[in-house]
Amino acid sequence: MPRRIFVTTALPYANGPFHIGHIMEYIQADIWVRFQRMQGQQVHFVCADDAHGAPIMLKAEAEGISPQQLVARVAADRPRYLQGFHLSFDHWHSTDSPENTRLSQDIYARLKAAGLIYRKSVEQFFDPLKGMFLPDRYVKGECPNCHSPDQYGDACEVCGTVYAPTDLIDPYSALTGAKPLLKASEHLFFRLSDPRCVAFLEDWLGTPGRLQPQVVNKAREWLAGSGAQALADWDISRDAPYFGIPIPDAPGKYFYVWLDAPIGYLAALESYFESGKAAANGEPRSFEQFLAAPDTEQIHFIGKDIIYFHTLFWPAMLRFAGPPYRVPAHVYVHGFITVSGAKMSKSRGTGLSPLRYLEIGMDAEWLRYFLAARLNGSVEDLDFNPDDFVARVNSDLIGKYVNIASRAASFITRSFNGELKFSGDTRELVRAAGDTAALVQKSYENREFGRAMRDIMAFADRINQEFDARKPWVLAREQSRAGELQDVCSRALYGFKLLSVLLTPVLPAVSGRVARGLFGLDRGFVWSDAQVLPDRINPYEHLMTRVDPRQLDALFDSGVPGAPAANAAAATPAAATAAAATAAAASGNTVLSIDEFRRIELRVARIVRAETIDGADKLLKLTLDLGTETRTVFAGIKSAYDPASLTGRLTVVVANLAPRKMKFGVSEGMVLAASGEGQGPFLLSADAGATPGMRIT
RNA sequence: GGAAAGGUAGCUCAGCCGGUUAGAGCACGGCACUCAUAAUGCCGGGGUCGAGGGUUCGAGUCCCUCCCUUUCCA
Repeated sequence: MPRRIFVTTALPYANGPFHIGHIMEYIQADIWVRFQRMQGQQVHFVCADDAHGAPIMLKAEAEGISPQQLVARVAADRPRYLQGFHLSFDHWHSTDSPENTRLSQDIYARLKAAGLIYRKSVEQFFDPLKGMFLPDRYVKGECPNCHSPDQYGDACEVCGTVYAPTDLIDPYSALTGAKPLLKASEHLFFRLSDPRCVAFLEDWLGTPGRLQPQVVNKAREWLAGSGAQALADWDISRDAPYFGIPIPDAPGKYFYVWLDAPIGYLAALESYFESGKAAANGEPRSFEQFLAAPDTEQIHFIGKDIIYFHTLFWPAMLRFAGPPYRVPAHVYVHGFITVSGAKMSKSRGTGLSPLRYLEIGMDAEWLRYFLAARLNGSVEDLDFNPDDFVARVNSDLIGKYVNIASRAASFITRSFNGELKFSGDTRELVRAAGDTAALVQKSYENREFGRAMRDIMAFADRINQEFDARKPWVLAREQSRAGELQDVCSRALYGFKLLSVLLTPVLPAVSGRVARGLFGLDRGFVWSDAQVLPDRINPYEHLMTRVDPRQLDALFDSGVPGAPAANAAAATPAAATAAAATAAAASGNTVLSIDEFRRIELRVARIVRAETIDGADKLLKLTLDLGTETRTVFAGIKSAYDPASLTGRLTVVVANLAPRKMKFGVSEGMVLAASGEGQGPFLLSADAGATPGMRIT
């Protein structure tokens, strides 16, 4: 009887493209899911875009489109990533869907019937110009602790103090700059502090094997908190205008996005069932039957930043909503990914753009393997180090693993017409393979992928050692020892088959080529193939290429489509080193392809206005006419130019540079100027006849 | 401020309930080999296991203090 597993990854917020953190989580879950499927377990792997909330509403408004349009645009981009990284989701949905509306309203009604919902008046900042209540992040002001200006309403980025928006000195609305008013409004609350919830959560958290110990500790801390740290009830409503799901019995109020986001897991599952894909995947029951069945395992993969929601609110909501809803069997938490030791954040992005990774032709399976080698079952962070990436992939995957097939297959093809033959008793061989498979199986199950990869590579080492010891290239010279040669190579190729089976969850594409191409199967590998001796092979075809370190330079290049936020992080060490590396490469012999050059959008611009800025020694504020639009650009040319002399002249601007927030405002491009040692800058200009907006090619 | 995780060779990490001379991969040096899209094998250098104290016959492994890093605080 196979396990019936419903797996999700955290829902990505639909206001932008995936970053490397998303991809890491999906790869982790995908490896686990593929491993389960290979064992014959029934897995339903779904996810969805988290579409609601004020940030999306406001972003859409700023772009002059509806939130639905914004979400649809982001969603349209998802498949490139999902397919590109071999992520085998069975279904991808959205929280802005009829299923989610129905489920959210249903769960709310049940919680209300259980006496866990109440109303309370809340005083909150209100933007009088915009006519809306302001989320904490949209109130800014001076930090009450260190007096840094322009800090967000929840915490100070300079000194780290956490506070309420009302603690800010001289608060203002980040939307309009208006002084916000304190205004009262009735909000709906979920009574998490109810003794029933607390008792249930104690029990749920304490179930052995359900959660990682560190996660239980963290959740218990919140649960057992007293005084200022006491477990608080949860404010689940927001007032209009809000992009979300309306609360049925509270006109003008919507569910807070974090209420309907996890319910989106179920909405995605329901949509998956409705689409018929579940049935195609071997599940004949209805969505509700499946959900309610006691043997259904509901498993969530999440990052450590959202433990609170997934280990307290979410199980409590499900438990007290009652059947068919069931509590999660496991919530598996992973840490963050850093790039060259620099932390990344959702708002700033990171130096490593997944889309860029794919666009420059890097192999998705390199990244899958690298991450697998680093991932374990704990919540520790993991670092993406370019040098290590190259070493790991080239040494393990190419040098050890792929090389086995490459070196052994040629003998078999040349001398034995593809036929494998083992001398002597093969039971010991198969048994040893079974032992290794069992070891690796346990590690995969526990998400100890790093350990699994170590054990797999240790096995690869043994194959290479044995191959070396028996010197098949010497045997090949002696006709009389053909049997021995065939045995050596057959054993190596069986070992290669075993390795391929064990690596299938991590390297699905390579594994597929090995199964179908080399071993001539009409299907991909399943786990039990580990203990089946192959009897023949097809001629070896190249399976995987090495990483060229120069690709890493290209990866960390800036000005990347698909990573609009990344450039803003230029102040971080990672970006700085990457930029330095790029600069170093540029001054060397690095050659730019024409495609790479075309990515840089150079245009002619007319300087409409040039102004000095109070407090800036080097910068001038330029207002540029680009033909179809006007832009503000800050240029460090004050030392060489009098603002008045610039007005009206033509120059060249990098038009697709990511906007960069500077001390004096946002710079929307870069004007080009030459400079040498102690000389310059000298602004570039265009000859007569050029007009603003012309593209430079 | 409160809390959590972690500090082991140049790098990335293994070291379970304390037990012989602290391990692996990568990198580095040397040798061997030539079957493999320069891939492999063997040998070697290199660590007072963050610091100090304690428990113990014995501690990287347990306890205390301190230092450092990272993260979380709805």
